[in-house]
Amino acid sequence: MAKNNQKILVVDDEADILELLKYNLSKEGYDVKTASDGIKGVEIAKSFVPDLILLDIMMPKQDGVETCRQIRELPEMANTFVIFLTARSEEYSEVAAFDMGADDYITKPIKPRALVSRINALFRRESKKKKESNTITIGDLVVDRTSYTVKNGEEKISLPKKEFELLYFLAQNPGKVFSRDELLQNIWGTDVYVLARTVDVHIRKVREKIGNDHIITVKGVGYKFDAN
Amino acid sequence: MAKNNQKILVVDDEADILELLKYNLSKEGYDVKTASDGIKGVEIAKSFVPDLILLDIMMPKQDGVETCRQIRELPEMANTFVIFLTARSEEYSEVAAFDMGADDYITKPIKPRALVSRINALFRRESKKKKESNTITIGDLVVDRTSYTVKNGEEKISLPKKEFELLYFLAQNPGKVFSRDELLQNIWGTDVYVLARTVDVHIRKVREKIGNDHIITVKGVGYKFDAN
DNA sequence: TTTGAGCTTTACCAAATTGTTACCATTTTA
DNA sequence: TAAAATGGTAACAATTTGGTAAAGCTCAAA
Repeated sequence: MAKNNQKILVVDDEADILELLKYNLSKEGYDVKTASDGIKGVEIAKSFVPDLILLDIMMPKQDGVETCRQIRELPEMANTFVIFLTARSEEYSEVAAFDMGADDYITKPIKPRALVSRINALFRRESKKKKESNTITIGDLVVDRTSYTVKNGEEKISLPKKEFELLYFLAQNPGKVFSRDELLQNIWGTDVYVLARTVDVHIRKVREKIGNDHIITVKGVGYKFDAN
Repeated sequence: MAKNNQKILVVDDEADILELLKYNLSKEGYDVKTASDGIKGVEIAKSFVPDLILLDIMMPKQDGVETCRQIRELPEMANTFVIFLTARSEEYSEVAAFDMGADDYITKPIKPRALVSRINALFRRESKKKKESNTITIGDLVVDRTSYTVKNGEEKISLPKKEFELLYFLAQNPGKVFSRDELLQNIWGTDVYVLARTVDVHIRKVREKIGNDHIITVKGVGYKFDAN
C-alpha cells in the first residue's frame, strides 16, 4: 500500500487482464478503473480523468490507436500518460502509436511485477520532474518558480520575491489554512522578526494581481489557497 | 466481531450470494446487512447508512444501476462506496455504472477471499487518506480541520474559528454530552471568563449553517453531537 | 559612492466580521 | 400551571481584516 493517489484507467477487452492489472495496481495504492473496450474507455476517461491510461491496441469495436487519438483531443487529458499494451506478434505500427501521443508501450504477456514497477517509476520520474521544474499547476493557475511568474489563463504575471514565495507556499498545500505566524516561519524564516500584519499586505498585493478567488481568508485563523 | 466497525450492505436477488458474502464479510469484522432487491436495498441503506454497498446489477424489480442512482441522490450516502457485482457475460454498460457513481465492479463468480481482501484494501486506503487530511467524518458531515470547512453532502462551508472549534470538539466525541462549562473550558480556555449562555448563541449559528439535525440539546445538561 | 526605482515593512484608519451580552418568547419539566 | 431551561433576536463590544500611504530598505545603474 503506497502513499499514492494517482488514478489509472485500464482499457482492454480481455477481462482476465483487466482483473490482473486492477488487482496489482490497486494493491500498490493506485485508484484504478477499468473499461472493456475503447468506446467505454473514452467515456470513463471523460469523467474519471485518470493520470495514466493503459490501453490495449488490439480491441474489437475500436482499436487502441483510435481511442488514444480521441483521448488526446480532450483538453482535460493533456497531462495524462498513455501506455499501449501490445502482443509482441502484432505488427501494429509503433510509429502510429507514438504519433497518436502514446508515451510508452508494453508487450504482452504482461508481467505484473514488472509492469507495476515500471508505472511506479513513471510517476516517480514525473513527480521529480515537477519538483525540479518547480512548477505548480492548480486550477487555472500555473505557478512557476524558475521564472517567478504566475500564468492565469493567457496573461503571464511576474511577481516580486516575497509575493511569489507566499503564493507558492500556499499553492503547495492547497486547502490548508496557515496562520500568519506559520507563514512567517516558513517564508521569512525563523530568525526574522517582522510583524504578522506584513503578511496581510502581501496577500493583498498577490490578490490584486491574480484575482481574489484563489486566496481565502479564514477569520481568526489565517489564509489558505483554494483550488475552487 | 473484529476491530472493524465498517458497515456493508449487500444487495442481490440470489440468496446464496447474500449468504456467502455475509458470512465472509462478517467473519472479517464488518457489520453486514443484506437486501434481496434494489427497492429494499435503498430502504435499508437509508436507515443503515453503510460505508460500502455491494450491488448486483442484474436484479428483478429494479436493477443495480437505477438503485445506485437513487442512492447517490441521498446526501447522507455521499461518502459511501458502491461496488457493482456483475456476471461476466452481462453486457451491462460499465460506463453507465461508473457514471452513476460506482467506484468499482467485481465480476461473478465471486471469489470470497479475493473480494474480502479487495474490500479490506479499499477501507485501508480510505482510512489512511482521512488520517492524513485531519478530518472527522460523521454521518453526512465531513469536518476538516486543515481547511476549517464542513462539507454537508455537496456544499463546502467555511466556518469562522469559534464556531468551527465548537463543532470540531463536539464531533470528536459523538454522542457524549458536554455542559456549557465544559465546552467553555475546552474551547475558550480556563482563563477566559464568559457567560455560559454564549455557548448557546454559537450553537445556534453552527446549526444555522449545518442544519439542526446534528447538534442535540440535552435539557438541563448541555449539548452533544449526534451521528443520527 | 550616489541615486533612484521598486520592493518590503510599518502604521493607521475604515470596514467587515465575529463574539458577547441582554432580553423576551417558547418549550420543557416538575 | 409555575419554574426552569433553551431558542431566537438584536444591540453592543471586540476583534480581525482590507485598504492606503508613507517610511525603510535593497540593489543595480550611473
